[in-house]
Amino acid sequence: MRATKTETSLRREQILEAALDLIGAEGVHHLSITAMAGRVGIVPSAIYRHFGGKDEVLDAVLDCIGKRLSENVRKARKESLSAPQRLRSLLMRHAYLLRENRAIPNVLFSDGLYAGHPARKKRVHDIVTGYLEEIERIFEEGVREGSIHPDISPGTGATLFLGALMPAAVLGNVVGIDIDVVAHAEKTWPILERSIVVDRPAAGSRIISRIDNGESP
Amino acid sequence: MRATKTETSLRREQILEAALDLIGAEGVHHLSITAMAGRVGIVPSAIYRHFGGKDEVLDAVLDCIGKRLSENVRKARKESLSAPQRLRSLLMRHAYLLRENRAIPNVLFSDGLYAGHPARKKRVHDIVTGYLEEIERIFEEGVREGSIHPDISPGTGATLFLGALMPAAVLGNVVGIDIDVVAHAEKTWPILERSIVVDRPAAGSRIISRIDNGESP
DNA sequence: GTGAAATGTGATTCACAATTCACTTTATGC
DNA sequence: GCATAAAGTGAATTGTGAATCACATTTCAC
Repeated sequence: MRATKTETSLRREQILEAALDLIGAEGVHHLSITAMAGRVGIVPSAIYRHFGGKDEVLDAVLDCIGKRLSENVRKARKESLSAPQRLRSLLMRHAYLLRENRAIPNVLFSDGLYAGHPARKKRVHDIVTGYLEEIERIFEEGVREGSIHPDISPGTGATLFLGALMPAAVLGNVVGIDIDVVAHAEKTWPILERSIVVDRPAAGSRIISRIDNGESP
Repeated sequence: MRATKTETSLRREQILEAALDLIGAEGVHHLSITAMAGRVGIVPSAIYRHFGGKDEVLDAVLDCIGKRLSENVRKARKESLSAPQRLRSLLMRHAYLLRENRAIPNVLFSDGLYAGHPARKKRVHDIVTGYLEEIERIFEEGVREGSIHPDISPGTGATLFLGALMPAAVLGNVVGIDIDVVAHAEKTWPILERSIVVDRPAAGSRIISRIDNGESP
């Protein structure tokens, strides 16, 4: 049965979505023109009516993911909360985003996408560093407003933040261990908060000093 | 020039190492019989004198990585330190291991290896869960001996621990952001420790109660 | 209605990687 | 030294997925 003719702008959406689904389910490695076409309900060669080739599809996938991530940060930054609360907000947004878009970790942390593809590798690099910088900015603001421990450098903080979500996202998706990212984020936040947030404006120094020796009788 | 005849037990080692190097540099996706052979200095078809095929090589790679990881845990567990100190020891060992074996994250967190390969996927799953369970055990011991916050479930703790290393390992390797895993681990530990270790036997409850509202002024 | 443009289709080509195989060379025990 | 088994080689085979192309169908403006 012949597929009904559909204009490119719509087909592109369908193909993109198919690609995201397939990547989410099977990883970048298993994404093939044939599989995308099958999911959309057209024949493989028809893909070339809407994309120049597989590379162009992958670029679109990357674009899409980059946009969703930065959109997420944008929303979190708009909220006029304290820095730690904005971090919490971003953590939860991130968790929901990852739950809905299982392709994201597969795309960003998989080699299949950019192996031997410097340009695309750079784009992934830019997306991730851009995201990290936004988190760093929140940390800096937190330190300035006195709500975040000054002994945490923004870079370390951002990496720490990423580490709070990554295991759940990566394990759940890539390795196939079933973890609810949102539930995990909710459990993790209080602990992360404990290591980031200044206890009381005055009491911070006591905590810092404890770390120097790490002993207690 | 013909390669010098070398007995299988040694060649297998060479091929395995070549595979690990290639995976570390380019990812699982780019590992080919031809590339391995080239690196060892033999012709592709010669690989089949020593391995049944590519799958057998990948299984060996997985075996090797699994062994190195569990060896690492074994060493850390042998040390008669407090639970937090054993965690620290494991974190640092882990960091060194990852620095020397850039293939590890690429293998464990990449789809190329086990996509459509249930048996191998299960092995990766077993390696990761086995590792997590060991970490959980250290957390349990810590809670029992009173050195680790009892409000951290072993599962959350283990995931938290993994999250302390993952960003550095994955970003450094997969995404191509240069992070020294060891330096990162050293910077991260004090912060992780702060959220895990009981401050003083008596003061813990104060910290816990603060988390309930999250306000200070 | 009609024709041009857009979209869909199936056959085909191409490149590349895994694997097999008949044959050659090397090492080693005797 | 020599027979033999182990290891190496290059050519040929096979499989797979991306990409192309000539042709068919649909849509839509006129």
